[in-house]
Amino acid sequence: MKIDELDKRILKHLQQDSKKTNKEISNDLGLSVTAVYERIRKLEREGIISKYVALVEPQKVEKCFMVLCQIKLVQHKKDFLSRFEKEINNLPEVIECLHVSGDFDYMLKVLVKDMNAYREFLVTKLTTLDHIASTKSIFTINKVKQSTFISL
Amino acid sequence: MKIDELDKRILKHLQQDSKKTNKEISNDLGLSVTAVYERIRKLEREGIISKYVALVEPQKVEKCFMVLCQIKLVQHKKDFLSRFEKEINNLPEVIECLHVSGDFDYMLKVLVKDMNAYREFLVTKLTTLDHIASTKSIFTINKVKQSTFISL
DNA sequence: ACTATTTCAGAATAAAAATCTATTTTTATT
DNA sequence: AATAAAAATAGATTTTTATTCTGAAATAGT
Repeated sequence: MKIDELDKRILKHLQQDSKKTNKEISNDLGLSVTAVYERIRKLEREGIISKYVALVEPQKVEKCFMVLCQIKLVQHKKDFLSRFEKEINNLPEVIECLHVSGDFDYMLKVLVKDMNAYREFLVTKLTTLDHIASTKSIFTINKVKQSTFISL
Repeated sequence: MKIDELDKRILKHLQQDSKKTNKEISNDLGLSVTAVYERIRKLEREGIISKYVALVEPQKVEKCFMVLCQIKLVQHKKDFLSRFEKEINNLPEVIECLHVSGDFDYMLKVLVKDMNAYREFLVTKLTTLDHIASTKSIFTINKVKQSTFISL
């Protein structure tokens, strides 16, 4: 799908604040509310907008201990990888999991309450998974920037 | 603020889909729409819900090349750090920046179109920043899991 | 240039959010 | 345990927003 400048401006608005009304957006774009409405519907239909979510402040809900965890697997057969990936998807503490190039196989982002909770997570959940050769934890000192915004 | 089970269930709903109506949520919780409405307002006022956003599908907008970039600074004086952090915040390609423990100082998540765009970003933007001692790029082979959902 | 298709505007309708009032429930205090 | 105060809830009402509908304008393809 072709995405024009107006679509980009709509996406900019909605990525910043999805509660913005069609009227507000239409004012900014100089279009009618219907035009804006139809464009948004289209962006949704095409899957360009994948979903709308509320973002929760980690500090306010006792989940401000963020750890990056580098994981090596013992083997790299497809079967091993997909088994591992499936299990990772069942761990709510794991906010993100990337299969990456380099010295290790996976980079996990883990979000828990504190160091104790992380130790508990490591011991009772992560390291009980099969085929893990090693893990290395990198602790977040400060969150400098975190965004869901894709610049278009 | 005390956050009870009902609040958690509301947050679960809205973290998954912020377009859910108060009526839908009230049906699930067995509360009135007003009760749900007031609780959501409170969660917003308290900053527990920080914002509502539309999530854009990277593949659909040509931003599916994700790179993790490990950065070491030459010095670690407060002045150097805050200068660096300020400049990072002005780079739209940088979705995330964490100050971390370990072998390097910062971990960046960079989102661009492809390898060429990344090289361009490295050469013209990132490495032109002052005080950078070294960078190491880790390329994402596959996004196994990516979520904004905090399990409560 | 003509037709088909898409995009848009404005009005009308439907749906949801926001407000208001009265009640109920909870919490704190004695 | 009894009472007062505060907070939370329900139902009705109002306001706002989303959605639908119709026709006009712009755009693309032949």
